[in-house]
Amino acid sequence: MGRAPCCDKANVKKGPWSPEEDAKLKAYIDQHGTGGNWIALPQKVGLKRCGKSCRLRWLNYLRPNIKHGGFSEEEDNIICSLYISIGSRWSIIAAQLPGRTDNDIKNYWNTRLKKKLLGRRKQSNMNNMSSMGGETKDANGQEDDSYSPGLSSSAFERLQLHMQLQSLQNPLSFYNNPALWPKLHPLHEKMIQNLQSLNEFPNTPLMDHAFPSPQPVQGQKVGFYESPTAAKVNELEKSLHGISSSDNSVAFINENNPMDSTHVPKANDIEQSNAGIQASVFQAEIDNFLNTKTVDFVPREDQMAEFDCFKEMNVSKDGVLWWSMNDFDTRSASLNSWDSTSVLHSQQIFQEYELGYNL
DNA sequence: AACGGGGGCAACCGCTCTCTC
DNA sequence: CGAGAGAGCGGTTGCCCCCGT
Repeated sequence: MGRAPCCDKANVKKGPWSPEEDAKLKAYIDQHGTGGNWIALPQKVGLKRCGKSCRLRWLNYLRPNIKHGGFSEEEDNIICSLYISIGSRWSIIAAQLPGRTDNDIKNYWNTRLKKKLLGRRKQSNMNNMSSMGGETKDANGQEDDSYSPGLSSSAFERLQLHMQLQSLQNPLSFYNNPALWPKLHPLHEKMIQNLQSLNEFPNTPLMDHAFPSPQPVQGQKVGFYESPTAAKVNELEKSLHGISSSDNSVAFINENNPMDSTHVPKANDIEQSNAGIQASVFQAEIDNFLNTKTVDFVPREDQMAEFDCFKEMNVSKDGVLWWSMNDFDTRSASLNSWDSTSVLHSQQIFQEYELGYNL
């Protein structure tokens, strides 16, 4: 049997909150707390609202010490660098910015920061395009005017941004080196060779750099980021080592917000599965590469749509776990956790990126 | 002054994971 | 152990305001 039914959705109010409703909710929570049950809360407060709506209103607006607007340059940098590192994990990003909510940051990014970044890069990319001949061709060699300024050029910019960032963080990643793209089979062979050598020497420094193995700190919870190649990695890992990285993820530790840390892996599991993860991630990368149209690869807009990395630069969804390459090496995992140090590290990456693109 | 378009933001929706029964 | 509710999250929507014409 499950729990009692949720709120009566036919009888709940929607839309903007009135000051009276705000006052009621705030007064009640100030006095009684949330009681750990948002669904039951509206009834107790006397509001005709869904529990989820109350929760959202409290967290995003009524909660004490909430800051709205007026993002500082430092906050901009943190948001950018974290977005670059982990993608649109707004709750995690918000955890690094006291007083900021995920919704606020998300809105800020979508409405301003993204435009600011991409807008400033537009000119330099236009210059690049013109230096490349000014025109693009699709995979069939036909001229493609979809790169005219607008959405597609923005998508192309994001591809460049993504690739540039990947090259900063993971020199092994296949799309880090455009020169390799047409050479599908040799690279594939090379990757297989690397994979084989990885199995032979699973802890070479090179691979350690590319696929660091975060270690949990005793007494601290460790959470996971999902990988889009989740099923694939897990499957590969099972077949390679008989171990399941059940979360298909990379561990991180969030001291500031333990609520984000939902999974406590056994240190042993991580250690044992580390080599397996490395190998299978590498295998997943090969698969990814093989599944991508790469001969004379000049992505059209529809091809871009197939690339996860074009989806709003959501780099964490690329499945290669690349965000962790620098931000979360073993040392920072054990000493610094997912704290301001790693943020600063990300900021450094971001600054390098800025330099590279004349931001 | 009126109108239309665009931007910003609050709130909703839908999904996934966790928890409880 | 399975079903279903709760919690949390990211994406999307819709309203409101501002600005340009």
